[in-house]
Amino acid sequence: MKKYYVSTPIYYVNGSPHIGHVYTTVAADVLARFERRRGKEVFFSVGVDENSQKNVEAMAKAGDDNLQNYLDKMAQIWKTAWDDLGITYDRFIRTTEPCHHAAVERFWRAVLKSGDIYKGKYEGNYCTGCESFKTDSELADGRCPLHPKDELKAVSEENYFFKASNYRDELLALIDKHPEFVGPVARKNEIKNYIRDHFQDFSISRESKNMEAGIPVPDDPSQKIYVWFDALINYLTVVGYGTDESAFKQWWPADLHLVGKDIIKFHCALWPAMILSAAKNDPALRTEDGKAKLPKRIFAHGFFTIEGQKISKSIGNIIDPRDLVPTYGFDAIRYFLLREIPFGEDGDFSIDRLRERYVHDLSNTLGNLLNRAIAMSRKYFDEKIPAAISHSANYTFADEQGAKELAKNFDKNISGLSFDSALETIWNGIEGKYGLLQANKFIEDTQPFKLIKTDPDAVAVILYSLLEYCRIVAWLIEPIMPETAKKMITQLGQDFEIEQNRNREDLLSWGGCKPNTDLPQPEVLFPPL
RNA sequence: CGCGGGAUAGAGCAGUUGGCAGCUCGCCAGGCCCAUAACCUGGAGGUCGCCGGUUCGAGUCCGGCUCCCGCAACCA
Repeated sequence: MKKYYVSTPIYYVNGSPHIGHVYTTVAADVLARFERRRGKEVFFSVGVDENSQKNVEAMAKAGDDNLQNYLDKMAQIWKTAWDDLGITYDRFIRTTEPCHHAAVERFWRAVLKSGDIYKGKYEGNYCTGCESFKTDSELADGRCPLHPKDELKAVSEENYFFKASNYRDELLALIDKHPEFVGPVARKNEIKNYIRDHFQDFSISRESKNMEAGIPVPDDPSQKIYVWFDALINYLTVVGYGTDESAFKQWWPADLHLVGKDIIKFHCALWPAMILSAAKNDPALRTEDGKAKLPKRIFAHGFFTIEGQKISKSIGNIIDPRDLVPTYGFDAIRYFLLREIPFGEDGDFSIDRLRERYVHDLSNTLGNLLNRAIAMSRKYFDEKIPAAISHSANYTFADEQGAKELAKNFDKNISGLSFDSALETIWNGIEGKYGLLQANKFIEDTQPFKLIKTDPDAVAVILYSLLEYCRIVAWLIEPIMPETAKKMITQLGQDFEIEQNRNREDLLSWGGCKPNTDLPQPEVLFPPL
């Protein structure tokens, strides 16, 4: 069985999850559900980054003074949020877990053995905003371009450094050879420029006396490991690095790291460089022919504004998705996030747009189609799925061929992370065919509500094809709107729990609706707001 | 020359490999009655930010310019 390992970033716990975190996590959840449905064995990891000094600051702000208590409380909040929203993660990692510390230590020693860690007295400029040192070439007018208002601190500290510069050429070659390694293309170009012009040795430790959080450097407790160096290793920890050799062998490398566009440098440059280094002295990180096992793909989504303004606590437009669930349902929010904003691009989240999508796409187009198809079947065929005797093309919507084309197109788009295109195709069809809009039009064209008086056999064909089409749509959109799919299948007179055990190819084959099955009284999928 | 994104119909957006400008909403006029005041048809509405170049042909490729936005306090 093929495996699929997808990860989200681990988030800082300096607040509760908001709609931005949900965006990344939902996208990963959709992919996990999609690949499971396709028969792959899936590992989907989420988690929290607990070794950051930012958490210490957040704790102080929250009026707490015991770091462990604070971290425990926050981890619970985050885990509960994903549980409440039905995120189907397989592992929720906290980077304070002992197994992670063990993994980080093992990794550090491998990099050390490769000769890529050296201790250097750093005398230079430290930007508190960035939490990192700045080289002269990175400065603008003697200031950090990201934090021009902050005075740079002249710091003199003994730190360990990672010889990232050793891997510059290898990384550039890797990206050229595997263009899919970084996506979307705009980000790939950005990363190439970054590696070529700015990718230098990283300071990967801080003096412990200044750090409450963090993992100590092996054999040197006076230093603590830089939070990014530790955080990235979580992707290994969750699949058993250092604790479960066979699990690790099965799952690593990751098929996809999903990240926000703000952290691509760490994921697309530092992280693979770290692995290239560690792999030299850790066989678990190599293939049999000695090549480093790097993640297969890293994809950065864009950011969205809320009502045209950036997400900001001081503006007060932070949205906890759970506040929207009672009104719209989580499926509609999932649909909206993925349909509205092309994945990888920036976008805007607005309640008006959400309502518009809810009313038009979900309620009027999808919900209404299912409802009218079922209502007519019940009315004209004794509350059952009609038996289609003939198969006149004039009276058949979609059919075997259409279902196949739709599924093929959908799968291609989801695999390519083009969620918006995948959904657009379901609604608008392929070249004006097989879409939900066309299905509603098909009813107008064939007028089953009139035809029933003269040609009931034709109406049976029409309605059967519509019900069957709805069934197939339900299984296609199921990874994105699981609750809706379940309701649709149930309304079509089938037992969702039983059906979902069938393999996807069967589910998507024409003919899954059995004639003469009782159709229950339909319930409105998306009630008026 | 800090990095990156964007400018396409009234609004919000799509336009992979250059080949007659698309989608949703909104608006106007009709139709229908199976359905969630839902559905369908037709219509109005764009010199694709500006200037130049390559080409038989450019929203799309190249060069330049203008304006907007994000990263610098919280913040994916």
